[in-house]
Amino acid sequence: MLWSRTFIPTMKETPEGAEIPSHVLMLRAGLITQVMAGAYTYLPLGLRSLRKAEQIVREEMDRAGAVELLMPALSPMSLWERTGRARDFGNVLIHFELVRGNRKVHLALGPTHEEIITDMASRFISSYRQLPVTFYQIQTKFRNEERPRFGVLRTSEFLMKDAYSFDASLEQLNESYQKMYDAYCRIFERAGLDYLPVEAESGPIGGDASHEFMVPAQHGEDVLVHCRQCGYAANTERAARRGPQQLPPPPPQEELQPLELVDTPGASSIEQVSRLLGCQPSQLVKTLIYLADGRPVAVLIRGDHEANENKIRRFLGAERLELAPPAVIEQVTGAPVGFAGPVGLREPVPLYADWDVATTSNAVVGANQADKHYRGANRPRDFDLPPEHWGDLRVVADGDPCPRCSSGHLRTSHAIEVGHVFKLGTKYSRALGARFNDADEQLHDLIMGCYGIGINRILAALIETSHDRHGIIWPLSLAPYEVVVLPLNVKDEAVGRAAQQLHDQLEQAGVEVLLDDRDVRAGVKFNDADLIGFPLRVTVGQRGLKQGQLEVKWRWEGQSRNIPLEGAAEQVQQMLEEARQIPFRQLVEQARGQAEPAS
RNA sequence: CGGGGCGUAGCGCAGCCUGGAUAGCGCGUUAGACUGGGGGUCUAAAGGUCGCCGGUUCAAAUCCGGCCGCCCCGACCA
Repeated sequence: MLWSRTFIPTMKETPEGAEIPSHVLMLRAGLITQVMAGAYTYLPLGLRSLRKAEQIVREEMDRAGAVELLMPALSPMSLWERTGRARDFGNVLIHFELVRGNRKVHLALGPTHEEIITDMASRFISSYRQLPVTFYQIQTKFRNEERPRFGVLRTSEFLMKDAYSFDASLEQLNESYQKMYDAYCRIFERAGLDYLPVEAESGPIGGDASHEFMVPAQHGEDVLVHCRQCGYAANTERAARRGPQQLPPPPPQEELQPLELVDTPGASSIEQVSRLLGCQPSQLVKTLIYLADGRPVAVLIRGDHEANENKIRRFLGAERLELAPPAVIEQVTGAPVGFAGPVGLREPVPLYADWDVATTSNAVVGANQADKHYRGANRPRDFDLPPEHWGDLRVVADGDPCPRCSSGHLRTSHAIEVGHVFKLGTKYSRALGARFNDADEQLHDLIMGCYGIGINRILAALIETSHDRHGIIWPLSLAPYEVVVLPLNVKDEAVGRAAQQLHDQLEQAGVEVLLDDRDVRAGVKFNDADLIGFPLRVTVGQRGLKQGQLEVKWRWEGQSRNIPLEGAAEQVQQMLEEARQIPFRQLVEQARGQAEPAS
């Protein structure tokens, strides 16, 4: 391909509004352009990379035995109502009514396709002999993000690979799940990502029913914890921590102060109260009133910690958990929101506490009266709860003890979620009547798993973790073109001819090659080549030609080297072939070990 | 949806506080010349509803009100 014949609008300056590297570089390199918040056009170069990511995913899905199909983005709203997800998705689901003749149809744009695939399965799968089967598609998803951001990392329209397994038994599901898990590892490896599979929030099935594939990156939206000691890794939404030796945890050995009612006018947040009373947030114990399946409960969390509603929901064995509305809080506590406490609740509600509440003595708690708190609250003197009401109810924090090993500690880091595998169970098959007959002619709900990969995020995550001050550093597997041929001066006939010839030979040999045939200064070409980040650059110049030489340089290496003009196409192909055999991260590591990139 | 920021030529910005004449600068673009190994030089030119609507004023890019859009933080995110 000739540079002049495709469309590569690179930019010298950072566009206003772009902040994170992937967004800045994708815009500057002419990969994408914004249409509106959360919607981007993929320009020719960006599309090539997107297609390559897509193809890697497709090949590995096929290899894992999944079968490809394509479902529509449009779906009838009734399907979403049957599974209750019209409500669960709420505003995120994009739906609308269309007029067709004298009637109206209510349609939704698919944010995911469990309903559609399960509906299909219900009509075609009826026997255990048809199982197991895994379907997948690569298709555009729509979600009305409240706040699209970070370039292509969070958009309201995005390309997703979604796969769905149907199995006859949990054992079969585990096998299907493992196949997908392994395929994901191969995909992200091939994409050159430095990824980490982590345990993720898994809903009703529990256990190891869900993993997210994360790429640690400074600008990632997710936070994961990782134990270097034993390798335990989990999303903070999910991560557990090691518990105390005994329950209830013994109170600290401190002199107990009397319970004292203090005025805290207008101070209802942890920050306000701790500032007003001049104490640390860890001195405070906050009391959260939840509705667990509609039943009010009080949950105690230390002031400097954050409640984890998933843990609380699981601990209580509840299906649904939500913060109680103000009316309920006022009824339970007898005070406005912000002054709830374990001492003197107006209505007796079950009291639960996170383990770390035990580490605080003489705590500051809400007094269940407007504008008042207690100081010096202690258990069991002022409030108490049975041993079985203590649990791991908060979000883990950096430095917490690892739940898996006895000596490790959890370290947090931000990460980009590029994939998610999930054992669904029978939630959708049951709601949509997707059943099969087993060998004994018994009807069962199909057992499902679902598996998603954000294709656009593969590109963004790669760029976030693979760039320098000059631009993107693509692996061969994702680069829009593997090779850029860069004639320094196209007006020089010998240079132009040699470059064109090399380009033609490589193209004919099936190499993805771009010839920068623009009549611009060498500096412009070098800078654009670095910005876009083509893995291999072949420079054709007068000086080299006189000695029968071309200059080649890997984007991730600092040094270039010369190769003979004679047989250059073959040598370039050989270089590519050798580089393809080595994992991208390893190539980058090797280069880093050799020299600082001067570029 | 709460908090903050921004909106002036294709892109990046100045001007606004303290209202005033033809709205500037850099890059890019067009034409020509020189140049030719890391965004080069010179000459000439094109390109603007100053986000939109309304108000104040003799006069609004500038002051006031409303709205829209974009970005960031938070809430939300099967």
